[in-house]
Amino acid sequence: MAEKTVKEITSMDEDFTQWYTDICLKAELVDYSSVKGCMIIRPYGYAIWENIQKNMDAMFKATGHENVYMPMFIPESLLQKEKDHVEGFAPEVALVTKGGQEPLAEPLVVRPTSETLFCEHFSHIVQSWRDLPKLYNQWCSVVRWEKTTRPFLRSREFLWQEGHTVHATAEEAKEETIRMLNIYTDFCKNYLAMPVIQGQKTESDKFAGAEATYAIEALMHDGVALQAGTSHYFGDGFPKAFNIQYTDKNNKLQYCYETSWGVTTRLIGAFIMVHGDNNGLVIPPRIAPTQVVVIPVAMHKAGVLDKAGEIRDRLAAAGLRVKMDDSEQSPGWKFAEYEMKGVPVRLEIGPRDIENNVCVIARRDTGEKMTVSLDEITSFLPQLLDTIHDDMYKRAEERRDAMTYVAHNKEELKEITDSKQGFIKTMWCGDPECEDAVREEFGVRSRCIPFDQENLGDKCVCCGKPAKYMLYWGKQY
RNA sequence: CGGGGUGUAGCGCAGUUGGUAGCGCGCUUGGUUCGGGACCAAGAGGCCGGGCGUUCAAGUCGCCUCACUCCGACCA
Repeated sequence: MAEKTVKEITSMDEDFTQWYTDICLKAELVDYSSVKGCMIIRPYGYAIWENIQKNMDAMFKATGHENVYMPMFIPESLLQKEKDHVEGFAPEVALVTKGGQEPLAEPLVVRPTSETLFCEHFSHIVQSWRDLPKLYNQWCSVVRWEKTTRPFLRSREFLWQEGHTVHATAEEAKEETIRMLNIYTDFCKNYLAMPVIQGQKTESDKFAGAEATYAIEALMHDGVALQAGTSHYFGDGFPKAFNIQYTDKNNKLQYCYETSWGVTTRLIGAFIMVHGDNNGLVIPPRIAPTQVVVIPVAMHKAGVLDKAGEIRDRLAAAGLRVKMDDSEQSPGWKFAEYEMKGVPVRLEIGPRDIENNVCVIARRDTGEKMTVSLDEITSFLPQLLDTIHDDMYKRAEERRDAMTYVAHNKEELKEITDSKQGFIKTMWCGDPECEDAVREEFGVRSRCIPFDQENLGDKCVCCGKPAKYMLYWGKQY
């Protein structure tokens, strides 16, 4: 083992924040641009996003959603139609005031989110109960002028998808809200190998203009929480502000009920901080741009490159995303490089292996190495990738559970927040004042009221009055 | 927006009491290597973030500015 490291990554135990930044840059996911908070997503990072997009989009389509594209500019007056919504977003909008050399009659907001555009459009196209529901989604970027920025976690422009749906009834819209939250949860589990907590946001944490906001919350390696996706139920608030009405079967004019839901490139930041280790990135197999990297050893010896190429072709034909690296670098360099870049499986093939009709296979997640017959690789590797996925999920879940604590009162809350980092479960009376008090006193914020309620006692952790809910708390990104 | 830190080669850094710039990695070329970040040789690469000042002389001293970054408050 060579001591010298060329592309050193800061240890996550030493400085988690630096570790994260190192990975983003050195695994070639992103580069900084000349505009603060606007990241360049490099080919390797973008390929991950494309895989997320492709699989999630299929899940949207399978549940009846259609993709559309809305303009990136919103007239300032349109954004102002829903009162809470403007107040929520006003502090962070970017404004266009000139077109060419001419000042604009009305400034245009660069979309921070597109509720208002969708609403305006829905009001044009919805007339009758026959027009409902409309289940729309768009993949785009939005702009929010954040003060502090970090790759994937918080940037001023970021890529996302935003679903916007209108329905005839409140029940149907509520169902949609939960359906999409479930899709996000399944996606995180089945593609990102990332366990999440589903729950409802408290009043003070709701989306600007929503009646109810639901979220999935994940716990990062350092015990800090990250909101990985949201789904909002708007009721008829936006439809009333934008006059989205339809005539029902009884010829009565009714307001629609609306939802919106979104996930962003933050999902990439999330799995980096859930699965990564001190050797770098660990990409969940199902969204990895390269699932298997084939590394020929002593590649200039007779037959090695041919064999490696043949293996690559067989694996590709078996449906795996595979890459052979025949560049002029030493094998050791390549091992380290692909480990840092988080490729789930490495396949080594050298003269010794060829003689025995085997290859060496190494798992990125555990470091385990095994020798496998070349006759079996096309069945062995797909199975191994599934095993890796399952193991990654299991480890992440165990770690999260180990970092989840229970507090019954302020003393216990203090003890936990003083010495530990993670989720804290408590009972809560439902009063926002208690929420604020805990935030100020202990530095943790409410994450969500989980769907999976547990009875941890009958008193609020803060005021001691009768409790209404079990609530998750934590520090957040 | 408040508090700290950093700006010198692509990256990471050094640069003494002021004297006009150096190291490692990377890069280029040639050769030997190749089972955990190989080695040898020869090269290329710098308005020292920007401005003003002090001085015979500024990477170095002073003032101003800009950018980035970390920690808070606000947010996906």
